[in-house]
Amino acid sequence: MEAITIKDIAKALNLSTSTVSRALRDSYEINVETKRLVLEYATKMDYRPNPIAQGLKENRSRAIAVIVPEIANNFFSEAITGIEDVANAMGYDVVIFQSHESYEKEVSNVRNVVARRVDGLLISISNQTKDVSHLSDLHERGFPLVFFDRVSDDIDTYKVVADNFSGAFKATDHLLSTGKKRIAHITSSAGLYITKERLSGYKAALEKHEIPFDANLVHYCVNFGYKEMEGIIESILSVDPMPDAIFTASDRLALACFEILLTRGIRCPEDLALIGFTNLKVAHLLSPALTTVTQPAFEIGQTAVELLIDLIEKKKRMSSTFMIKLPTELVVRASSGSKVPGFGGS
Amino acid sequence: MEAITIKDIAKALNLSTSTVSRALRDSYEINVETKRLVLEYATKMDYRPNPIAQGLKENRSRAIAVIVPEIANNFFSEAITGIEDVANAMGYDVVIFQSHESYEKEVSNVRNVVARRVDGLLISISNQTKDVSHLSDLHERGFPLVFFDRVSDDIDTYKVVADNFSGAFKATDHLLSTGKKRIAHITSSAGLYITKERLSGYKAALEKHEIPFDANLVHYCVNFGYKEMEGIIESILSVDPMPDAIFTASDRLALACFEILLTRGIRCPEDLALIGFTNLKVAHLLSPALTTVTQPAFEIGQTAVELLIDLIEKKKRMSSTFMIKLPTELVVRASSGSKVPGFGGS
DNA sequence: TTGTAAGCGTTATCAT
DNA sequence: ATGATAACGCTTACAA
Repeated sequence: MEAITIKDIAKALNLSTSTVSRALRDSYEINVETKRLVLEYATKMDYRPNPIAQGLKENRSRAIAVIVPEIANNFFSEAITGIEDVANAMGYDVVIFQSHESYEKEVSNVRNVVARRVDGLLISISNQTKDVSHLSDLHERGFPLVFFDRVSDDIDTYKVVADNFSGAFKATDHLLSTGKKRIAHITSSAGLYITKERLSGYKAALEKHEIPFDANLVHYCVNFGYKEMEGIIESILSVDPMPDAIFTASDRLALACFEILLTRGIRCPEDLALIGFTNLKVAHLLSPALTTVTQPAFEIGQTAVELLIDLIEKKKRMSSTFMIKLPTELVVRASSGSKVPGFGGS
Repeated sequence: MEAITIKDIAKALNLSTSTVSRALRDSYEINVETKRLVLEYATKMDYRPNPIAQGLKENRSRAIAVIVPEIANNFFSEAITGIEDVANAMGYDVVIFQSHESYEKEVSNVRNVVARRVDGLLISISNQTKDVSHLSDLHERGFPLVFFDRVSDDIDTYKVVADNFSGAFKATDHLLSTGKKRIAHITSSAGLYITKERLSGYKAALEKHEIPFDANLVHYCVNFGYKEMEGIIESILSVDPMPDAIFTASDRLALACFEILLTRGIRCPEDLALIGFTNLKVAHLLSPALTTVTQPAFEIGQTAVELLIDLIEKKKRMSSTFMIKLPTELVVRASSGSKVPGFGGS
């Protein structure tokens, strides 16, 4: 409970607090012997500077905040691991908030972040968030801000995302290379940046294989609802000629799609190929047909926090968008036993 | 960037900082009109007290720390969501650390927690941790400490866990009730408290069904390695008579087991029943055979943090263990094997 | 009812 | 090379 302070050291060594502080901070102009003494005693007593006091003094907290929609989501939890990894190594703690896909919660989280005087904010915005004025306020006041994954078009700063274009290209190209001809594409809301990127990748692959684009094969799933997906599957299965493969644009879409296909007795890959754009670790257990394109969640987190800390420490201000796209990876399963996924209870 | 301080309010209203502080804190003896004025102005300017300064003054930080082995793990991320849920509602922020199952990292995290002057610690210890002196030190100094899930026997405080006994009982009982006779049990390290509890539940169910306990059917998986699990499966399949069901004690074990069985062309549930003790959300997609027992991760988090905040705010000190066991739930999937096809191996 | 001042732990700016 | 002191924002005796 009672942590040792610089004062205690000063008293014990008959020095002034400033001398001790200097010794600890390895300041210029200090007697080497005094320094040794202080350092020795500090180590012995396991002295740790109080970051609260330091923060008050320096007007910083040595903590950064992360706001994500949901922590219980493989992509975000991996990204956070990447964030924590780099941040801790650089002496920053990470404070995590969840918006639970609620705009109100996100705004309240941002307020909290400001009140906490964290040194910077990494955010992946909720899918309900249209108005980003709670963030542009911060940004305009010079508060270090970096987006990752779910980025906003309306604020000019660093944005770290997966390369959705090439990911979609790889996925589609893979299906076409294995002989598929008519590939349905189930994706998220038409307006989203990532949706557009993925559609472009899909189209580019079709072009490469000289297959004409058919708009009827593209399905936008807006609410991620089971009913909605059922309707989509229905129309995919009833169109003539029937598609011989499906490229889904996310974990949730891939899972919902897979589940509905299963209940209709459709087995991948004999009847229909299915490819997910996913971070789901157990995808290969669901079906060997579930070839996936994984997003580099961990690296996205690492990169984002590196940029953020750079902004913080160099007191830089971004006045234009700088988008970093990290490569995705096509994972084609072999029949050999792969490694045990990193899921698990306790 | 420039947050408004109590000083700014005082200056603007021609008051002293203490008066403003009193108005804000709804202190005794303050002119109701002055208070109104201050509150009004504070609201208008969106004043937020600086928790760093408050913390320095009150020697607290209004933050609690959580140390878990891994955040990218469904159980822990759900527990953290529960923790955050309650903590935020009570005005606390949550600072998260991962031990990555490393004893050294855990110790370093604990140091950091102390340095941060968080008000309390929730911890689920790493599976490498044998010596808990880094925690008993804290506890003895009166630092609020609550264990959840991975608890230590050596420290007397609140411990919040799933009811592993009844969970294991339900799982085993379910298998036996569906006609299985020889149930292998794959579980974690023999020394762990949860392992013992689960084994007891397993035995109790056998007893209920008047089936003798066979120690040869119990397999301890220590490293969670693929190789290790392969050996275990090997020995399960080669014993005579062969078991007709497997009860695995965690997500990771269930998945590893499932994967290896698949590569050997063993389809559940025709050839062998498999039951997981799991929080994996997609278990039902893996196989209808994967009946599961879910742990109330979210509630465990909520309960743990409630107890911790109680310790903090009442300045209570625990001097004996108080174990809270939250109920698990048996999730039996719809009629197995009928509509949903099995998975063709490889 | 309000103001003054001290103090929380640390660092920076002066002196010495 | 070292010490005294002020300051960060806030709370709280104590004074007025």
